[in-house]
Amino acid sequence: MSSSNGNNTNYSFLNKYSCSLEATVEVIGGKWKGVILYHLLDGKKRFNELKRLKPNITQRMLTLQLRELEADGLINRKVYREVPPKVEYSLTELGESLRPIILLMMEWATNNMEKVLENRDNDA
Amino acid sequence: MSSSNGNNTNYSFLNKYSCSLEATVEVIGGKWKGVILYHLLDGKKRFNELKRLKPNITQRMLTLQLRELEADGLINRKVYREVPPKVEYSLTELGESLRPIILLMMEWATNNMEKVLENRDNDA
DNA sequence: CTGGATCCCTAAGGATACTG
DNA sequence: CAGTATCCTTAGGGATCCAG
Repeated sequence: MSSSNGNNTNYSFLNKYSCSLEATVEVIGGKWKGVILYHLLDGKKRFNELKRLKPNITQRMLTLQLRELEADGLINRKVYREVPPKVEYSLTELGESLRPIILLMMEWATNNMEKVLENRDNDA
Repeated sequence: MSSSNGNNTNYSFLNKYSCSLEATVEVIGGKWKGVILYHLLDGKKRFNELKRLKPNITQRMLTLQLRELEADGLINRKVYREVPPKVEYSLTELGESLRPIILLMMEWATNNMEKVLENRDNDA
C-alpha cells in the first residue's frame, strides 16, 4: 500500500489544493502563462520574440510569468553570455506534457467562443 | 470563402482576445469555475451540494461563479418554486464540450503536480 | 435553502523609467 | 537585448450579516 511508508509520497499536493483541477488552473491560469506556453510549443523563443508575438503584454509581466513558469519547471531559461544579451526560453519535458491541454483549449475556443460571447450579450 | 460575405462571422471573438487560448483561460480560469464544472460532469447538483463538495468556497463566490458560468451559457440553472427553495445546476451542451479539457487537466495534475511543487521548493 | 448586500483587503496586473 | 525598480490601479476574492 502506498500509505505504508509513513507519509504518502503520492498526491501530497492535495494538501495544498483540495482538487487536482485547482492545481492545473493555478499552473497555467495566469493571464499570460498559457499563451506563452503555446508559443513555445513550436520551439524555443527569445525574450523579444515572445514580446513581439504578444505586443500587449508588458515587459514586466512577461518577465514575471516566465520566472514563474521556470520556477515550476515548465520552461528552461538559457542565457548566452554575449553582448548584446541573448536568452532563449524552451519547454521542459514537464512543459511539453501540457501540449495536449494547450491544443485542446485552443481548439475549444475556436469552436465555441462565439457562442459564449453571444450568450453574454444576450443577457447583458 | 468565409470572408466573402462582408463581415467575418467566424472568429470575431479574436477582436476581444488576441489569441484563442486567452479566451478559454478566461472562461474556465476563475479560481473555482473549473472545479464547479468538474463536479457537474457527473450530473446536476444543488447549490448546497456544491458548497459541501467545496467547503472552502464562500457562498458569495459560489454564487458569483455560478452566475458567470450561466451567463456564458455553460450551465443551466433550474429553480424549483417550492419552500424551501431548490435550485439545480447542470451542464449545458456547451459546458459538456469542456469535458475533455477538464478531465485532461485533472489527469495532468495527478501525474505532474508533485514535480511542479518539488521544483518550486528547490529554488525557494 | 439559496442566495443578496455590504464592506474590506490583498495580490495580480499595468505604466513608466532606468540599466548592465 | 533582456531585463529591474517603482509606483499605482483595479478586480478578484473573502467575511459577515441579512432575507425571501
